[in-house]
Amino acid sequence: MESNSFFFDPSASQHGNMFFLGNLNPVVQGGARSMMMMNMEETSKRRPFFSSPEDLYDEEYYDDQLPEKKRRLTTEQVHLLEKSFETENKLEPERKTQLAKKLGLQPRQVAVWFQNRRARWKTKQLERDYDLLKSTYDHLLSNYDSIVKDNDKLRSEVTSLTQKLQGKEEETTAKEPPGQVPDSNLLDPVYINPAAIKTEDRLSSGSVGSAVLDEDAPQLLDSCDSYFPSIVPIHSQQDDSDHDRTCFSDVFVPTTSPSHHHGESLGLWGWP
DNA sequence: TTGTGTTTTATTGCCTCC
DNA sequence: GGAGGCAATAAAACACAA
Repeated sequence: MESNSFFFDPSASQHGNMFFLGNLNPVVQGGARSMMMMNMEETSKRRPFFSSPEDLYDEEYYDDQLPEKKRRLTTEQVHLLEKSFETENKLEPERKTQLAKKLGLQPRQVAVWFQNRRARWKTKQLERDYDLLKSTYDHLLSNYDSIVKDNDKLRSEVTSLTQKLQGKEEETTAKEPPGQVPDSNLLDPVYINPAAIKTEDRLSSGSVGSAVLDEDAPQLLDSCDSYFPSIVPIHSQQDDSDHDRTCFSDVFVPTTSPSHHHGESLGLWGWP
């Protein structure tokens, strides 16, 4: 930064005629009380914000000065603070002092800036996490809807095929003696042995049809196998081994904690 | 110009860690 | 018990529409 002098500019604010007496820095407050009656013109002439970093550490300096208005940091100051925050979002005492000197601020101001910056980062992170969860949820919901439709379609197919089958059975029992499977049926590609349906169905591995024919069968969601191959899987950190699986329990797991921000491991809120 | 909403700077109080 | 962090909050600074 080229200069460490920040001059008070009363024209910069519509509240320019008011002294700020609320959140004064402790170090400034003595001056605030003594100079309350001074008008704005006198104020603006007399008082640079901080004339140099050295002045910041000179307490007597403030005793003779005017009350300070709360003011924003310059873009250069903010830029440097942002860069420093990117490197590390926590502030060790040494770095705080160095930054304060470099920026012409009080160490307390630097600490406060970092504190507020962390709070802003956390808010943004929560927003990002919310967006991610919502899009995942929407995706799951649309997949669920299409599966329900497929399910209905298959269910009606099964019903109609079962009816056909029954018709055929009745037809053959009228011709053949009871208990015998006609040889012609063994060669008929349409023929399905009714006794075999459930067994085969239980052996099937995850097709939608299994749930249709046998509603007592274990639900695939419980076993965490993928119903939704088109969804980008979101894995919990504890289980990286099953790369191509998705399930509801995996969806609601925090995934976006930037590695360089050591401070916050933002677990997501519990899902109702 | 003024009212209003948002952002930024700063304080306070509580909590945790050493 | 002091230092430092965080949440909640206050209030100045700012942006912007009417």
